[in-house]
Amino acid sequence: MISRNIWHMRWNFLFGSRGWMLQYAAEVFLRSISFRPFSVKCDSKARQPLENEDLLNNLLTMGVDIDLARRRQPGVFNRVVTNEQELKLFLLSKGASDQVIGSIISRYPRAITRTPESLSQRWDLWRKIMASDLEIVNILERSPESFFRSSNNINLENNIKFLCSVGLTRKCLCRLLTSAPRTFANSLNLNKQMVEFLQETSMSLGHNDPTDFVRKIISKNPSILIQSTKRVKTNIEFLQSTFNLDKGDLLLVICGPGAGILDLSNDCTKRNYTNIKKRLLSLGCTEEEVQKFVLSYLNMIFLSEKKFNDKLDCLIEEKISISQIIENPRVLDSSINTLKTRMKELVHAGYDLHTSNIALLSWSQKRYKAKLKRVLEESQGILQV
DNA sequence: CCAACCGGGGTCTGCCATAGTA
DNA sequence: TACTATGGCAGACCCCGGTTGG
Repeated sequence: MISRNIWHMRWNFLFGSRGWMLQYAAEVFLRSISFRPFSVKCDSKARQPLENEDLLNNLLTMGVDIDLARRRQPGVFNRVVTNEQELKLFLLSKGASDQVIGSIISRYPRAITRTPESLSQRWDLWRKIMASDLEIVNILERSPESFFRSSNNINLENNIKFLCSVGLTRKCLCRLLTSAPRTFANSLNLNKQMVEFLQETSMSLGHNDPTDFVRKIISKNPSILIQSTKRVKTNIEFLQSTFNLDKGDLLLVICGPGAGILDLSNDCTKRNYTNIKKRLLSLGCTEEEVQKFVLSYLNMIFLSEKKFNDKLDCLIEEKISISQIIENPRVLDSSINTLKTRMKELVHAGYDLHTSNIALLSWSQKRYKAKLKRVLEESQGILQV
């Protein structure tokens, strides 16, 4: 606001009030012709002349992508009072660069409607979890909406209290804020609903310590609180019915290896699993084998149809049999790039992928390199003899 | 020394719809 | 009635290494 007044003063100084009006009229005209160069009619309804010119100028000098911002939250541009300068100073004081600030406002314009007091309070609450300002700046750069979408600091405070009361450690809260910052912008009620849903689920499955179950599942899957209970519920049902798990096994799966896939959109889960099944059946696997295979490494349900098929294709191209793949589900963990590079290197080194173990395709880089070296040495030894 | 087994770490926003509100 | 606050959705892996047991 301060600088907007300065703008006013400058304009008035330079042009006087009449000059300002001329300038304004000229700008409106220029804008109209630059938006619609071949249009004779000027659609005054589509272009609100009341949009705050100073705000636009401020945002422009701050490197904000005005078009993007206007598309995201048009209402912000009709406000009489905005705090873009204060926001900028605030974020600068926390160590954000000009570029980051411009990007934040472009992507979440409503940020400029927050007051400095509210921002500072909110920041301090986040700092109760994060050790440094810089970490928060990084989160804001990634996900401005999480911080700015709500100005309800009481709710934020209650959320923190609530999550502590669930028994989450400091480290876990930190991970939650880093990887699922939206959790903290959720209403307390929404978070409670998910926690209660998870507790009820665990109880109905015969868990004797629901609180511990919730702790475990959240630390396994920090994003779970930003999913809808409908989504999580459907995925749990999917796991249960697809793999015919009894209560105990289902519990182990959803707070263990299956925790991550509870986040998948319901269509996605089904689509990806259906594809895996279809593909494996066509390659001669039995239904039972498919089930066992997927359950032995649930993460593969993350793989889109294209990615799963591409990986399978590139393995099969190198004469690796489906039974080898089934025995080593982890090879699907590696990127296609890694698979291709390694298979090429191994074949070149004289390693027979068809008869030898393929587990090394998914080893860590360090272990794989060491193994490749041994393979090379061995084949050279044979050549020398 | 070597590999099997297994768990962990990073990471997940940007958009739309709508009830509520001034 | 324009605007805000909030809920919900789609989309979708890859890599590392500790421990254990031969």
